[in-house]
Amino acid sequence: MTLDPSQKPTESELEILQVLWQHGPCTVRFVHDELSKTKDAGYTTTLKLMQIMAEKGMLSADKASRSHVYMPLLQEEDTQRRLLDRFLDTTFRGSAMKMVMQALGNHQASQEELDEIRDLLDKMKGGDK
Amino acid sequence: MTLDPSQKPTESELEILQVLWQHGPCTVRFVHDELSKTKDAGYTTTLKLMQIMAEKGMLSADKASRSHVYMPLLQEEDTQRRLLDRFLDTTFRGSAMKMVMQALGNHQASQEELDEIRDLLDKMKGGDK
DNA sequence: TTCCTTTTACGAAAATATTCGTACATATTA
DNA sequence: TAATATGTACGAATATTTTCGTAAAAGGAA
Repeated sequence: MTLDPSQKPTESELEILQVLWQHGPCTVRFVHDELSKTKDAGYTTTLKLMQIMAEKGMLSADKASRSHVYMPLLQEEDTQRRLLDRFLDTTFRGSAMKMVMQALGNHQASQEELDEIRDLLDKMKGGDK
Repeated sequence: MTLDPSQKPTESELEILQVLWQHGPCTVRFVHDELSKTKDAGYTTTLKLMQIMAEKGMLSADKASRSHVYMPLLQEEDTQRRLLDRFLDTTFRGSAMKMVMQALGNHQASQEELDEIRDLLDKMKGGDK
């Protein structure tokens, strides 16, 4: 109900948001089946979580048909950016570069992706520290 | 006591680890004073947390003098890497590149840092996707 | 020594997050 | 229609994390 854009989704809530971001508006059944691929919890657990999220204003619920259809109200990129900022602070004491280096070092990337990053780097033209 | 390297520190535990990583072995008093700069909680709260962390095997406690001196048993980089991997999965569905682009886009960097990243990029020579 | 301060020990309260049982309503189908 | 399957509502049990009150030990100062 209270649409607080600074609220931080919990781990479980984030899992649900990911399904919705990836697939668009979904029923509880669909979300639950998706989650079941990687973890196991009861159906009513997923239902309850999504109802709570709707109360919090993270999701909207279309109750027209018997199977309610939920839609994310939090934007994917916004949410990612907010979570990233917080993660950066708590885990890397705010050093984005240290994190980027770690991420690049630990994960294989395609040539296209590397080029894309280079482009971005060029556009950035290093500013103050 | 059980030294499980895959254990995930909680938010509060991570704050404490940051102080220890940054300053080396510390007393509870020191850690608490550091944390007090940005948040407020009672002294015994910090104490309790550090005792719990010692039980979990995250910290070692030197009880020689009256003020016990705590030392991190988790390595900073290891822990950061583990947390980063998890964060990447849960928040960016595993797309390191998407996260890197976001991080680069949102945070100013010095010329040296940008160059450093370019060097790393060159060494990587793009592999498979 | 006596009083005051600092510290640890310990248990439990409070806050937060997750899980599930049960009841009841609505569809589906045999 | 009767039986079964599927869905929501709701409250409460669990689990986890964070916070703190209180007591007792130890140290320092008057």
